[in-house]
Amino acid sequence: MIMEWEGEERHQENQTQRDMVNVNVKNGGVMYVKVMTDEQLETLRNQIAVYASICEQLVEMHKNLTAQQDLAGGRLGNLYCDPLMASAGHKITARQRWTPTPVQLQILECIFEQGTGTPSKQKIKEITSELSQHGQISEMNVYNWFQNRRARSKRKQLGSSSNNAESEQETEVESANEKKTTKPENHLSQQNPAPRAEDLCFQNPEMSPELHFLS
Amino acid sequence: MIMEWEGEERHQENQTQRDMVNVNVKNGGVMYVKVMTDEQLETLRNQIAVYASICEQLVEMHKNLTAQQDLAGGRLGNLYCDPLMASAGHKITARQRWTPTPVQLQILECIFEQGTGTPSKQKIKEITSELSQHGQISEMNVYNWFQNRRARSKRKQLGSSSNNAESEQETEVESANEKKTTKPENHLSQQNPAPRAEDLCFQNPEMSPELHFLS
DNA sequence: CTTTTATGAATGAAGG
DNA sequence: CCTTCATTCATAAAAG
Repeated sequence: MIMEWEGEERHQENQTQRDMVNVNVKNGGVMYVKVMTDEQLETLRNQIAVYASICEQLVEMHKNLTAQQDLAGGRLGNLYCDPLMASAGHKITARQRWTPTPVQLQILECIFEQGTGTPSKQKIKEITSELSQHGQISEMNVYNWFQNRRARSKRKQLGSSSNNAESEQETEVESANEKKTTKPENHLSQQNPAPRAEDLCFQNPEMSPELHFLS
Repeated sequence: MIMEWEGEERHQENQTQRDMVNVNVKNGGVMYVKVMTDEQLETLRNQIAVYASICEQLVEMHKNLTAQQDLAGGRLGNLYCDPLMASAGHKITARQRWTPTPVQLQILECIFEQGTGTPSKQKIKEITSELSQHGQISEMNVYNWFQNRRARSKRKQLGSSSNNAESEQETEVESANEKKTTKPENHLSQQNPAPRAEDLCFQNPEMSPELHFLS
């Protein structure tokens, strides 16, 4: 079935408290769900990783099959790399801000998590080199990314004070209180239409039993 | 999206039993799902985004392969958090945003008027403390509010004086034509049938049938 | 219910 | 590193 979770939210509370949550499924059903443990999350993550990996392999297959595909859709990140624009006279200023492609982001995130706190100049170069295979990027971009990532991950826990229940408005009641900074950013805007399996930093590339349904 | 958790699959059955619950779905199936913390969900979402992106590319390629149609078929989905958002409806951990209560807003507006351009960290704390008397709020909310307020008031001035309406207009238009998703279901009725070249950040949430082979 | 607008939040980049 | 700013995304609220 198509993963369809819907219904009342279940913000994170005490572990003891989040036992069961009933959720309304889109078609009217009701299901009881629970909060994931880290291990489970990890498993799921791996599953997804494998899933992604499979997709990539499929992409490769397609690529081979369609050896002649142009795909040269010349999409440069979020840039309007429309040559006509330049000739149009003005507004040559395309969007100048770099936007990491999902793959790049994944790699960066991966490197970031691996603890190596300070990327160092040399490291930056390497990373940039690697990432440039998946889209335009410069060392400065990488540098900034790490800079921001670090700074923001630190400032994430700005507690939300929800003292009195006087909220006259629909302050939507205790939002999940987490200002987690992990970004789901995903402007799919890559120029490379064919990511490779190696591009993803998933730690465990092997097929896990849970994924049999994918085969 | 097409995450299919169904049937016997029991991830880590030995996990503390309480973490998993079986669920009856409307069609009689049983499914094991979990609710995650926001942080975990974010991480997961991020991962899925990558996967989704790849799928998108795959679909795109497939399209190019099977039909040399030009722009005829709309764009493939955006993603920004749609993989999970779309599937999860919008509740489980939907990103909610703070909405200032009238009182809070009034106070903020007042402070803003009083010129002190730079709220400063300490100031933020104070303000937050004060405002929390009138509803849930976090320092980040206050911080953002001032940031946005300043930026927008500034922008407004620039926009009105210089009749250089170009850039502003363009961005607005660009983001105005997309259909924010609800469900990957069939809501084919209102989608703008005319995909536009400017849709660089394609936002069409629905996955085309080409992906069915994945499920 | 659908479309538009207002605005909270995310984030790349620049300054110090 | 930290703070600030500009832009952009997404969503709550308002309009139709």
